[in-house]
Amino acid sequence: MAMAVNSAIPQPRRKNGMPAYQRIQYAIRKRIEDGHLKPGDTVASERELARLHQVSLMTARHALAELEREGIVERRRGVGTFVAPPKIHFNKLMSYTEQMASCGLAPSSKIIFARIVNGEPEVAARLGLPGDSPMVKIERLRHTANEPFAVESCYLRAEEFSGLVDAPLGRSSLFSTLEHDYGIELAYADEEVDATAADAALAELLDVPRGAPLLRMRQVIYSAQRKVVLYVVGIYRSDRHTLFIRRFR
Amino acid sequence: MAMAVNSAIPQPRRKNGMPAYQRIQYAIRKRIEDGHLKPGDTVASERELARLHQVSLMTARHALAELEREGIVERRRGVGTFVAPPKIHFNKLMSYTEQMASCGLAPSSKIIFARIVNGEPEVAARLGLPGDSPMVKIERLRHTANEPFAVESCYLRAEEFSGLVDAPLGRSSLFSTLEHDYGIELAYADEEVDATAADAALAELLDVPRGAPLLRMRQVIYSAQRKVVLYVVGIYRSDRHTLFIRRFR
DNA sequence: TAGTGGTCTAGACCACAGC
DNA sequence: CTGTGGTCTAGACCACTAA
Repeated sequence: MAMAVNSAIPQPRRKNGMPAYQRIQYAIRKRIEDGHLKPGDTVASERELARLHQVSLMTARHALAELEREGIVERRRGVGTFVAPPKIHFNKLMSYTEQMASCGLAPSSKIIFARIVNGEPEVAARLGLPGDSPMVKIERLRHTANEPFAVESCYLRAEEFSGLVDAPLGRSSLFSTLEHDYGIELAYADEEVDATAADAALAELLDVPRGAPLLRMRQVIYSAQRKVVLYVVGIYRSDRHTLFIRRFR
Repeated sequence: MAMAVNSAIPQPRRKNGMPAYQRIQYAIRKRIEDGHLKPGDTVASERELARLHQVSLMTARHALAELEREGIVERRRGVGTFVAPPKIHFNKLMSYTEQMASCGLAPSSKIIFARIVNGEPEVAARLGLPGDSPMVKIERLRHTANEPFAVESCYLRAEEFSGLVDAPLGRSSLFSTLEHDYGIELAYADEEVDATAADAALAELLDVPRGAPLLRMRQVIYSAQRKVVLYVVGIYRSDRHTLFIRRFR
């Protein structure tokens, strides 16, 4: 008869409510962030991690396998596990502020509109709202080195986000305001990209000739709960901005 | 001495050289492709799969976990595993032929140039070649419903791919030729997107006014061995083509 | 309460890389 | 040869969901 409840094994032994494999991942991430582990350095092997953290091999494996999927480490059979080179963040959903920071530039933008609007049924539809719903609309002009390079219009449900019309978005980013002040976890965005020509208003704002080709991006941004939070239309001067994408087969 | 070869257990029992978890994945994929399982249907539970395929629970889990990462199935704790809805293939590296097929359209294109060229140092650099290297250049006009909507120029190392100048690319796709005839495993692409204005030649080819805004995509396509295989410049009529991207936080 | 997925054990053998 | 990652076992308990 197969049996034996094996009461000798204390079992899970989660020290602080966190699964063991996540604790291991955290420890490795931390060593990388703190600079103790640099790209190319070898990470402790499965067996070593299992011993260090007092877990089974499978658990240590799980931890490393997930880190590999996230691109944090690279594993080579018969050789070992290594810290992956710092990767360019392809296809990452980032705010303007974050994008600038990742390029080592200071973000700079000017709010040119911030009010509750009503009667833009196409935009409301993107947010999954009835056509006449009130929405917060925030329009900002982005620039670098005093040269304008993009106009961004953001729309959100007025019912939930009306406070944003007075938020200091000149200073702090909309993303961080949503995440910190509103407790919203942004998760992913579906984006449509096409090209368009500058009309009179855009030409003026962006300081380009009328008819100049511009890159247009329309983003529907979702929360972790898969609810639409934000709709953004961005118009970019194509001479100052290129979109990078990585595609996989 | 730790020992005990456990000769009672037949062990791996890979039936055809394929790991058990991959066999399970294959079986599930097949049932989905064949229409036996439709989106929303429940997939056999871990325990059931383990029993059916005569493997341990962990192995069945591994199979399902990987399918979930690929977006093939969705798992809900306490409920079960379900076939995921047919997803739009975001950020997938696909040939024109494949893109058309995924939209249910017939691909149609005309070769307007196919020769060995030389002396395009900027393109050569994209392929990681010396500036004066010979390259195969293939230029094609893409259309749908007899309306042109894109011009695509492909460049490859002439040394390796000179045979392509005579390939029947009007009929079969360049991707499938590379993959099947040349045995090259395409893996990913880095893509730059911007907007540009139609010059005289493009206006003529694409049947748009001179100066019309166009979407330009420049792809560097890599093999699984991380070698640059292909450089593609695509110019798209922005009134007939939109680029879709999904970004993650 | 029954069934599901999530975590975990304490090992095993295999394939592969490097010395 | 040793050490690595890759696959696998035969179970276990936990957390969660739905009936």
